[in-house]
Amino acid sequence: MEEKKESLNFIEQIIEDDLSTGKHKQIITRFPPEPNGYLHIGHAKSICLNFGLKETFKGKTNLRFDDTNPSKEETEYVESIIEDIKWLGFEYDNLFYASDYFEQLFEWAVMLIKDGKAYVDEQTPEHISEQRTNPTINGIESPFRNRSIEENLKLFLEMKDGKYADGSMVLRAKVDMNSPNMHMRDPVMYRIMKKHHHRTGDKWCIYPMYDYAHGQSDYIEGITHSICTLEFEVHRPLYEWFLEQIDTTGKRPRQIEFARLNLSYTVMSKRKLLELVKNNYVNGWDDPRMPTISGFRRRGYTPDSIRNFADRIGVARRENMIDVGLLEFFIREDLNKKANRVMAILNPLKVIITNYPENKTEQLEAQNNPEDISAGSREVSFSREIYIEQDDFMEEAPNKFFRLKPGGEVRLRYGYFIKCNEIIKDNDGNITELHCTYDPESKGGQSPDGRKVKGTIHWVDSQTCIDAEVRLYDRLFVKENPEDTNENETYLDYLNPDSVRINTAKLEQSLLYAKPMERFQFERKGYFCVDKDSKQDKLIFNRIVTLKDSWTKIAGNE
RNA sequence: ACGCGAUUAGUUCAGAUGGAAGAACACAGGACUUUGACUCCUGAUGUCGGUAGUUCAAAUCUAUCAUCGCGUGCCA
Repeated sequence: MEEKKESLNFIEQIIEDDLSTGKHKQIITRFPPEPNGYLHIGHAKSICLNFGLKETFKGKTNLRFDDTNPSKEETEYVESIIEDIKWLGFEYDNLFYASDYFEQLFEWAVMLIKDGKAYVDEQTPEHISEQRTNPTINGIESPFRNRSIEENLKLFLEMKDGKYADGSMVLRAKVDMNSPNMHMRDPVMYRIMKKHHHRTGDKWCIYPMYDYAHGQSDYIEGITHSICTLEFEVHRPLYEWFLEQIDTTGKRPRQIEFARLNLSYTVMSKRKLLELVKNNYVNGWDDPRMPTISGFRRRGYTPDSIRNFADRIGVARRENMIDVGLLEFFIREDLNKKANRVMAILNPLKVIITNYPENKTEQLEAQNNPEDISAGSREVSFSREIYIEQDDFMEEAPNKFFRLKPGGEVRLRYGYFIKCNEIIKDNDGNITELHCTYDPESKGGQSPDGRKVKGTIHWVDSQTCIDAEVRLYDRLFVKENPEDTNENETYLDYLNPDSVRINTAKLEQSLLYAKPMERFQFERKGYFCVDKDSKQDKLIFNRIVTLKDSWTKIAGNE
């Protein structure tokens, strides 16, 4: 029984107080995406927060689609959002749509009119905006603000019945035209929009605005803590105003704001993400370079790594920019325990072992995962011709380079010691082949004479290895904060021209049956995931992340 | 300009009722190693945004200033 008493974040603190004072017996949170795009890692933070609260306080969490604007919403997005939440490993207690409440919302709007707290305004959007003026001075009341309840009622019903054109009038709440908070200057509650809705079809031609719909929806569902991001902070007084109009019990949901996630070297706004997809800067929402949940999934990230990440970055009200390196830390940590090791050569260099018999092949035992003995072992074949990594040979090597060099000896992982004797080059001076000799006594990687060989490199047998496409991904942007632009530039100017490199790699034979979404560690190279489009006759691997590499640092310092 | 909010190590966050500044990642050094990975040791870094005040005692309370963010859609 591990009782690790971590300190509570400010939201957990609030909830614990509410529970201990008896304000609530059980909490209910909600995750309320608008189905107008794919979920990204910022949403993952919110999901982990809301569903995490449910788990730690034994409450409930609803998934509610905030589908009050039919001009932007599609069922495709609804499905992807559900899939992403499930993939992260969370289960919602109820699936709701704001559109489920259109009838109730309408009735409450009628009630507000009858109370003299809402009116139909026939002015243009421009006019309404002008009258709101600015926060430093009082606003100007609409000429329609004080028309009779009967007239408002009649007009609103006619709006609902489709008698008026889009944009010709709106229903406004009568709040306070002099408030320093612009959201309180008679906000729009309903607009006319003759659009087909993905769920209600053509039943409605008036649709509620976020500010009106959101709090009331929370109320209907009995949400206790309505958690949203900081930019809604200034909406809170209005959220409460609308609730006051319908609630007599005093048991109202409470809106709490936290700082959204910003990740370095990427963008997070739906608009920009959509633009990247629409203009083919990436190959779809699930492109492995995208910060979407589906992108991370395809890239090979595990749900655990993302959840651990979300837990670690915490929840606060401070603006933040999280280093993408932290996410990489969590995926390495997770896969180090889970991923089987295999050998693969990303940039092949042929090596001929001149003293090894021509037609001989032998099987060497290789461990699948040193971190997990139960993963067992496998056999890898070895013969006279093998491939090694081009990087693992240097003709003129610095002192600290302990891989293969002329006259030097190196260990082939699970295999023999080999020594390089001859370098074969083409007419342009490029190295095409190495001739080496092996020490037959060193099978398995140890020599009976006990001599030390510092370097161990990976390799594959040229007889049995298989070719595969390997996609080497790098960050999508070259700038830490691509949204921080200079004059005449946009975030697109910071796209990394080298964010993916495609290699034909040589893989050990055991990978022939690798299935889509299976993850491996290519020893000394990184973690890789079989792409969802991979086939047995055309294998495709995505690089999830490289291994930590202290060699490039050492080399860089020389 | 006005309103609201934020400010603790390089970064993200902890620091109830005021009582000797903490964690993780990153970084540096070392041990181990058939992955220059992993693991394990060790280490450095903070005028707790500034100033003034209350107090025996302030990161914590008060005032004030500064800086940054958000808000003036019939988007969410």
